[in-house]
Amino acid sequence: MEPIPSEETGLGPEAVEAPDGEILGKMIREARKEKGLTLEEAAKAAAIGRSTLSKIENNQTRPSFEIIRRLMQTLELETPQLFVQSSQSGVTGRRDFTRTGEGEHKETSTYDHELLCSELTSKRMVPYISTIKARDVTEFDNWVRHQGEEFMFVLSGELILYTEHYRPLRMGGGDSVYYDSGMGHGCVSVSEEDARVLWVSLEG
Amino acid sequence: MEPIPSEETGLGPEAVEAPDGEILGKMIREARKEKGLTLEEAAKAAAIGRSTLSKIENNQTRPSFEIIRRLMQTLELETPQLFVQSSQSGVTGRRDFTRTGEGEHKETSTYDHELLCSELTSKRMVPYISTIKARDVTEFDNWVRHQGEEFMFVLSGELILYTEHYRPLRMGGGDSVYYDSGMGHGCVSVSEEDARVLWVSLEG
DNA sequence: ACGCTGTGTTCCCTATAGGAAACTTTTTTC
DNA sequence: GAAAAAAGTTTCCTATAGGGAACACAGCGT
Repeated sequence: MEPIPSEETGLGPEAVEAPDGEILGKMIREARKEKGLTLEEAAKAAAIGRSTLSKIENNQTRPSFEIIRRLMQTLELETPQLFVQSSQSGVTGRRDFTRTGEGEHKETSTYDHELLCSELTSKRMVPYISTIKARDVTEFDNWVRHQGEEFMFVLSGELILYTEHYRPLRMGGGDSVYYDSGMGHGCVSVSEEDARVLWVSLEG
Repeated sequence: MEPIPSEETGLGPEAVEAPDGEILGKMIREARKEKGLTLEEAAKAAAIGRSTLSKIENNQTRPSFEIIRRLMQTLELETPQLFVQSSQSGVTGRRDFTRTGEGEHKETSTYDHELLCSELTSKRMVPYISTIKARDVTEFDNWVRHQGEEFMFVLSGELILYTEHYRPLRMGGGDSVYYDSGMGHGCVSVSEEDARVLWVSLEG
């Protein structure tokens, strides 16, 4: 079966698909070798046939989603890796530049967000600069939570980062923190002026 | 979370069958509705059959990895979502803080890298600050390449970013760029002093 | 040389994935 | 409310995925 009928042509923006095959098998074999497993062992652990695994690694078959899932668990392959490589990186061959202050703005009561890359819609990380308005702290309660990981770098100002299960953390320019954004988190500015923070967020 | 439903069966090699069967179809249908697509439209866009899609959504089939991949692209489903169980953020419930200048250092001829998070080893993004030593530009040739995506934010100084297939880009403090790091890239400082850059790199 | 063991590949067969088209259900339109 | 159109399902058939078992091919002792 050809993944793409040769004459489907142009509806979509582009014919994103295509050049997989090769890679998937190669990755799985590498991962298996990495863990020092034989076909037999890996296949058994993943509850699939030895021959099936062999064929997959040699790209002689188009395995089912289910099979691949089991393999990924056994081989502890990072899911996104598999996908991104066997399909392309979400931003293949592209780049998007944003001048200071020219990002797309979104405002909420506490924050002012400036998206640092609006063009590449299928990118995986989301970088933005937030201006955290100075305000008086009383009790911090409204956690933000979203499945994934987040990196935060203080550009200017002073602020306190609240992270569920952790002690509040006072941060100044140049300080940074990396955390599971599934934990409740949020921050307040404690300097005279607003604090400016660079965030990079990764879903999943 | 649970790769295998606790009751269902013993961990018998077989049987692992349809743990999340339910979910997969449901998720895909939801995603399609979300985008306001009909079976016909979605199927065509993903280059699969209308009936196939219907069966997948109703969990009447065990689709191939290939098919799922196409659907994910079309429906812009975040990969990890589909693998609810195995996904789990690499840094669950953790956080790591780094004071200005206290990151772990690595030096090369052109760069001086400061890792901004050395504790969380299984994190997915890698944040670091690089000091790019001022040097005279002649011809730029030694591309850096690594499968994945990268976000770069200029903290201070002036530099020129070279990106394969693109024109060189002059950047100053506060400017940022997001690109496929699989493309060759690299930069040189063009200011008097060294340039300081914050990088966040995502493998895959 | 000879088995012997452990690794990967190939062959063969059955169950089934995937697509085209027939069919059914829902929605729209007159 | 009936006809037409659109959305979704089921049927049917062919190509093939997946697993068991036979096969190939190393090493490695003896």
